[in-house]
Amino acid sequence: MSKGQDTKTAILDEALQIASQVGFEGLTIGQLAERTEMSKSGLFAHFRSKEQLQLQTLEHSRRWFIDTVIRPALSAPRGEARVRALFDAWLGWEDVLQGGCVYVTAAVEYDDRPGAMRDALAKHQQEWLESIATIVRTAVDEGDFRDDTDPDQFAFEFHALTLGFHQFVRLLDDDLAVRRARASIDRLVACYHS
Amino acid sequence: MSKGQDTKTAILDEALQIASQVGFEGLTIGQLAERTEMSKSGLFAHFRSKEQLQLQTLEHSRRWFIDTVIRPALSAPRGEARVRALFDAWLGWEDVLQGGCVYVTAAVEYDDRPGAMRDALAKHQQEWLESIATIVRTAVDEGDFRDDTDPDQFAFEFHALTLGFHQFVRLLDDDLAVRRARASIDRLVACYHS
DNA sequence: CAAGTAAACGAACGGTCGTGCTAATTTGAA
DNA sequence: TTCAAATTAGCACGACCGTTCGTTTACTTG
Repeated sequence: MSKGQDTKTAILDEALQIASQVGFEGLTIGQLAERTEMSKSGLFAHFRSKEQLQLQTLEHSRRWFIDTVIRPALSAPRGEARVRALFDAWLGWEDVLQGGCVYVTAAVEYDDRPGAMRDALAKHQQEWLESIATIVRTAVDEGDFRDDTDPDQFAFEFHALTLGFHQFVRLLDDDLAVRRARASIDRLVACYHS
Repeated sequence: MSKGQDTKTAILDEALQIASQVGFEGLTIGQLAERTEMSKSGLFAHFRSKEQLQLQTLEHSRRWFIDTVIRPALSAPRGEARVRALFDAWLGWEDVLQGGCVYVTAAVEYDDRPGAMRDALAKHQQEWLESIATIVRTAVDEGDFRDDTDPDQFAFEFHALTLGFHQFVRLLDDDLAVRRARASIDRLVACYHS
């Protein structure tokens, strides 16, 4: 890897941390330069616009997400176990970033702001729901879930629970959050169980 | 009502709309002044600091929330009906503000930012969960829900569903969102039904 | 009508934002 | 070891931020 790519990766790592705390709009080039001990202009040259910095930071987080959530879950045995593994992996994902899941932050920031960020975000969101639904489908195939299970509906509720957990743990920073989330997923699974 | 209070209310109405779209940090005094056709300084005099503007905007939204969500729900008959009414009222609340529920936006903005806003927000959040739990408790008393229902757990899941709906409808702006949310609350209610 | 208060204004401050330039430095291959 | 290319730094810009100030206009009260 060339030196350029090397520092760029370091920049994006830091940018991801900042974005998770203050959002992608709050993410500032000056501050990022300070944290990476670079000059504003030197850092800026890597991206040539703030929007590019934001987009590439988002893309950077996608790789992280796949590595820490999707892939580990897929190594669990097919069926209900994999669904639960996915949920656990997501709970762990919250700990990777200091400020919690960047997608939650980003989604709120850009839901009313048309542009490339919003488009990218919507795509990621779709893919995430699709991933959940796919894993649920295998659970149906395995006979763990009822045949009339609607995988997309399950994905929606699954996703909603992660959002609820995120907000609960972040704002009320309660240990209860984990127990609440676990109880919820238990009930969700039980409800669709064959 | 004095003229001062009068314009202040008008300012807060506008501020609430802006905050729902770009957040409380994105809410800018200059822009707010422009939208209300006032001078920056004239508007600023009403609040004397940006934090005060934010706090009072938040408080303003609390009144709106009580009027459009809590109160209407409480006029529904006790029991399951009231729980459903609460959910419907919340769905309607999303339409009151151009940018969707301000609390969702605010929660994400301030979960990592200690200060008066975060404190106020956490309090509102607690009260909201408490309101849900209380209504659930009456449903248990009425015999609609099972005796072993955990009202706080129910409140958590209820709240999570509103968050899921919010994100789904805002980012994927899908008509599906309403159907998904309705189906979810149906399943939730069915699950706790006696 | 006069006096006094409340409300709104315009101009300016120091700061930070994103973004151009140009110059210096570092890197890696010939 | 040389040299072009890639990378970083320095400096400046216009725009907007929250905030302060002194002043002017609009109301209320005696």
